[in-house]
Amino acid sequence: MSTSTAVPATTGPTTQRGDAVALYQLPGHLIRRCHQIAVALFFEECAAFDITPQQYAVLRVLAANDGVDQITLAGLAAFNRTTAGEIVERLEGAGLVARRNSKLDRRTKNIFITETGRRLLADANAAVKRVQERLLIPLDRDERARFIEYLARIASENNELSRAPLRPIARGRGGNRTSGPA
Amino acid sequence: MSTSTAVPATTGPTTQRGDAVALYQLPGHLIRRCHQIAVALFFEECAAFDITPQQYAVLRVLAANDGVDQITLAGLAAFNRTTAGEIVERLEGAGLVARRNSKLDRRTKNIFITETGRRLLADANAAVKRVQERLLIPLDRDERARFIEYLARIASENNELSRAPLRPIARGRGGNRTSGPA
DNA sequence: AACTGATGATCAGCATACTGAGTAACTGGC
DNA sequence: GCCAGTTACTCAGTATGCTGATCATCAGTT
Repeated sequence: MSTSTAVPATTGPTTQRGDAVALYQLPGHLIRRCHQIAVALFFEECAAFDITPQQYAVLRVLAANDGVDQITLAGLAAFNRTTAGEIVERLEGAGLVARRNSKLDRRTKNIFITETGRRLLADANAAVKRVQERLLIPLDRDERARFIEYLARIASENNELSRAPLRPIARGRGGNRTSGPA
Repeated sequence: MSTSTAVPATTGPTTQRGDAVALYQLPGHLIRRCHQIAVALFFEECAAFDITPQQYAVLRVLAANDGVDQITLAGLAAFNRTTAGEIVERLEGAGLVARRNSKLDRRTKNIFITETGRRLLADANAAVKRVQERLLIPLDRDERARFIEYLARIASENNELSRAPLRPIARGRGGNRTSGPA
């Protein structure tokens, strides 16, 4: 089967005839496939921790911003508000985060990472680092830096186009106004 | 209490203190955000067509490989087999594809793009082209070419790591062995 | 023909990722 | 102190994206 397997990486299995750009050259399609690979690598490297990439992101955000409400958490992790709520619910079920009603604003629920969550995060960080390294193996040192820079620029400058944009916390005037950890 | 979790405003959400690499610098996280942006742009540009990026990909694959079975289709679009079946089912409901039992192999169902599907594809191509252009606005001409090349290389060289790898059709010895279009 | 292993499709189940609507609670203006 | 607009969360509904199991069928062997 040496005939069909030698497909140039840039064209894919079926180069296009009539259309201008082949499906396999569209950045949208390529980003989707790279995302699939990144997720697959995450599950492979983090199998022992039984968490998803999104759950890991929530723990990372909470480790740096403990006690934020769900909407703020969604903004910090660039999640949809509903999705964030569901992920937090599963993390709560696993004992990795705790949810408490705020006393300052009874609409909000403040999310705190638990000791178990912090330990898992500390243990998983090395595995997650391996995910990134394996993902970028096809690129050399300079290309990796450029690739990450391009991704960051696209994500940053197009942030408001996203349906779940990144929303950093506006700090400097009274903190993050939570009811605080117990 | 403005706890010790308060991050200086100068660092914001993009830099880290203790850990080696910040969440916002991890390629896996950045790819996820770029994917969200690409999907959002797709829905914005293609609102009039009422299709999803994945459904568009299926139509593109069928336009070049009409009559393949679902597993082959999944491989050509880099979808999971179950996901591919669901997407095809919705496309069938919308009248954009047709599903017929193969006479050569009664296990398989061959998928064909309909005339409606071909027309929608032709109409949507310009909108999809705009999606790609808008996505890459933050990059200059040379950077765009490099970015796409990096994505293609990562997707290609890590293909087997994906849980839904790209599976080109092995051509040259008897075609794709379907029952053929009506 | 029967047996065995592989394959295509489907199903149950779980986890993201969204939209739009609804409810409860806060906030600013009066 | 009331009212209007806003906000936090939740729910229903839809669409991807997977795993593992099941069933029917096919292919190669005996």
